[in-house]
Amino acid sequence: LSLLTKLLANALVVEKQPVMSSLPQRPLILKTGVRFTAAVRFLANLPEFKCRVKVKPVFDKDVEETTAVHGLRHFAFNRDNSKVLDVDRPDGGLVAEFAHMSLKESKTRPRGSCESRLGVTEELHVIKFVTELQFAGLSCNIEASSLPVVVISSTSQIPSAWASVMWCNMLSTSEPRNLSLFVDPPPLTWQQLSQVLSWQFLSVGQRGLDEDQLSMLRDKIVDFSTDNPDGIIHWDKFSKNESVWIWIDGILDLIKRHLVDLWQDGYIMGFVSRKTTWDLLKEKPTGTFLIRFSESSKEGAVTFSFVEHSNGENNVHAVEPYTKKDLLAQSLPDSIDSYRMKEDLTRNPLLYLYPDIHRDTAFGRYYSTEKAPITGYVTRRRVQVADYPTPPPSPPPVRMDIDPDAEQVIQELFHDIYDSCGSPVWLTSYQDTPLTQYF
Amino acid sequence: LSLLTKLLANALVVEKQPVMSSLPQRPLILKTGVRFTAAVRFLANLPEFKCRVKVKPVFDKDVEETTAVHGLRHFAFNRDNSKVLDVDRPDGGLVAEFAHMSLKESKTRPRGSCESRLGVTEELHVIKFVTELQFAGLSCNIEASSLPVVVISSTSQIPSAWASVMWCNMLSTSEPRNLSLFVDPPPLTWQQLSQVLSWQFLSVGQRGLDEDQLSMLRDKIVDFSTDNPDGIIHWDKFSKNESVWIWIDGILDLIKRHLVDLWQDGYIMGFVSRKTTWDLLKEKPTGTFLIRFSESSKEGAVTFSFVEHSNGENNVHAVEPYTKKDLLAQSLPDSIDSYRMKEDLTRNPLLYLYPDIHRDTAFGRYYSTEKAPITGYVTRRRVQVADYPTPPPSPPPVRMDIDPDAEQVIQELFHDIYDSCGSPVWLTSYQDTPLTQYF
DNA sequence: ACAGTTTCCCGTAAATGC
DNA sequence: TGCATTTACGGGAAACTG
Repeated sequence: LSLLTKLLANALVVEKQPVMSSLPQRPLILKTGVRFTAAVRFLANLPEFKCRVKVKPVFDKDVEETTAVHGLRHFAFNRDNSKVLDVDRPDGGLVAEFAHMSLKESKTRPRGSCESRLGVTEELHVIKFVTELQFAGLSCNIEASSLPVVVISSTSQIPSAWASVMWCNMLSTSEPRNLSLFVDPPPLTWQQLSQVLSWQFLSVGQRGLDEDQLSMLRDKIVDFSTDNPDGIIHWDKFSKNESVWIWIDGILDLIKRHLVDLWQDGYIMGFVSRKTTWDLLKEKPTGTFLIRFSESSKEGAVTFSFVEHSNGENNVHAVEPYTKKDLLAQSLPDSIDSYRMKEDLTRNPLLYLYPDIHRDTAFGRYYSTEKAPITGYVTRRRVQVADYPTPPPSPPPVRMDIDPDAEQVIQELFHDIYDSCGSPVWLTSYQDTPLTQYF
Repeated sequence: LSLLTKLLANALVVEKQPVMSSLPQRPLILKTGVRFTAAVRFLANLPEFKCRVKVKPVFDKDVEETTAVHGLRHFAFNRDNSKVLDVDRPDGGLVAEFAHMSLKESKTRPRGSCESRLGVTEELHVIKFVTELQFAGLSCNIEASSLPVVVISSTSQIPSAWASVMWCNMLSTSEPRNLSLFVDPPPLTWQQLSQVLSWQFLSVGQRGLDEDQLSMLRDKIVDFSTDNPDGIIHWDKFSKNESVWIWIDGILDLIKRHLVDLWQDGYIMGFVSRKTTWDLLKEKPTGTFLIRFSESSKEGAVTFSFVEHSNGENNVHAVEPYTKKDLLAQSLPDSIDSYRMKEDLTRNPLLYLYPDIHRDTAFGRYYSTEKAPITGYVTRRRVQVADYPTPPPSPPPVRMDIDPDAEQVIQELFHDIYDSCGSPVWLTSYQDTPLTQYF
């Protein structure tokens, strides 16, 4: 589960003054008490420096003076002794590695002394690495700074920390690094936000969001009621309580744990409103169904809706959502395969995945195979699997691909980010968070 | 989950010499890094002592000198500062409370220097509380010792630590406290061991083991092959790898988490051999079943066997065991209620719990009730519940009570133990371990 | 290589602070 | 009192260490 995030800053020695590069922000999430490692590379790799330069990490050096934020929490490194000398590397770099860093809060002052009152996941911190270089009779102080860091104390804070990371990322493409970002957080356009959201799904489930899915999300997120022609989204609406993000994050988690395959296959339409579901299904033959995420469940749940025509009525049924706990007990394909209505326990009412893929064509490969019976035991079956007459011929599965142009754009962005990451300071944390696996 | 275990030692001031009582051992399990509290009470409650006496906890004071064990792990208290003054109590006692104690290993010497090589859960330690009393111009040192303590570093060590605790407990009724007990652990008789085992079930599930259950266990545990007329059990056989204890502990855990009700009701025969199962069921009407613990699964699993007479044959079927994971997904009563054989999915082959209690009479009250349907959702049902013709009249449920005499003996033992526990030093740990809840 | 032991850390629950 | 944040620690797994 180790993640490698490269945070950077150039430490070019020009004359006597070190120059720090200012590059786009890609913050990191660090949890107190959890180990991470950091490394600093010196671009000026003169043999004279080797084993002579001592680098020291400093948390939030000078930040309260240089930002508009005051009353931040204070942190210190648990192992302050981790000042490590420089090391030569096979690739010719001059690198200092800090192997066992971790943070603890140092409650020096009564917090809230200066009431800027950001939520903890809105506080942006930095780790700086400082050294004093002695060279040719001159001495100069060099600093290399990490990208902004969000410090949390419990894994339950990851979703909101991640919201901050995403917001930051989007804004950093247009603005310089700003640790006070969330004092007055700039809004995003739907254009920007939809891009980050799609990334999350690409990252977690190897498939981004298509236009239909994004359009459903847009309707849910963007408030067009007031004069808001550009589809501006405000931070508070996105991230604060009962927020869309928490809902989406729950779904991402559900995909990561239980639905990667189906999501990757494109068999989960997921983001479809009830109304659209009805519109799509009502014209289809009885037994056509689609898979959607529950809009009401805050913890991430998936369900399916199916159509049934009887007595001249069009009924679209929505099944009670499956949560993480449910899917742990039985996978979604098995749940689909064994689904029955109580009126008729012999027949599976789910026949065709919208538009017209036979259930077994889509999910057959995921049905759990009967284990080889253990000697002497009668096998148990939780559910009945009714035989079904041969289905009508159906076209090969249609992948709900995302727009190729959009995919192109995303790929390019990844390259941009990757390209700007090949250097001097990076942190490694043992926490796994989706976005970073691209760096 | 807080457990209150009272460990004791008398600190009677007689002349200048404190006298320590030596009482039966009831060791405690402490995990490194996990908080526990300790309190010492002074029996000599003179007003002059109040707020004057300082008590200091010492881990393993003098133990390596006084025992045959060397090369023990060393531990220290995390918060060494926890020396607390005496406090007056509403009940008139003079008590020192140590509120936030926890242990950390201090790896002073390279372990194994003296190769006594006990397993860590076989090491017995003590915590002593020492003070120097100044009174009437005399000064004397008082020590109060805790009962033996087993120190573990991971919860995965609890089962084997618990084995040590039980073994110790049984032996302490006949022998003086001996921290070197496991250097050459004395064997137990089946008479002694069966008693402790029954306690565990009484403690976890409010019901001990009856004679039939114990007899099955005896056949499993006691090796009568060699000349062993008294049914002697050796420590290594009981506790070492692939041991019976680990198997039993898994079952205790299963009961604690998933089967308390059924166990308490006496509906789980549990410890029945396959052969006995066959003998019991073969004479009974088709559909008679009983619940037993899997003998093969090491992690604790439960299953049921049922009889079927057809074509003049007597078939006794054993169902694939249900593990913790299975029972988390569906409770045992629901699994019984929804059980089907694949040959006939409409009919539940389980009719009468041995000897002749109708399935629903025994388990009906535990079937999960349908939740009130959530608006707009079609309810899901994992399983079919077939109607069944009215069962033949059956006598009221028979509780498989344990022998009243045995119960009497157990009760008395508890009282003995309780009576000897009403005093001066006790430790509170946040870990919950079965036996201790009786103290 | 390996077994016994400890460390690491997520996720949940409880405790704490404000 | 309620909410935001931290702490606690069981449980599973990885890392350690002879």
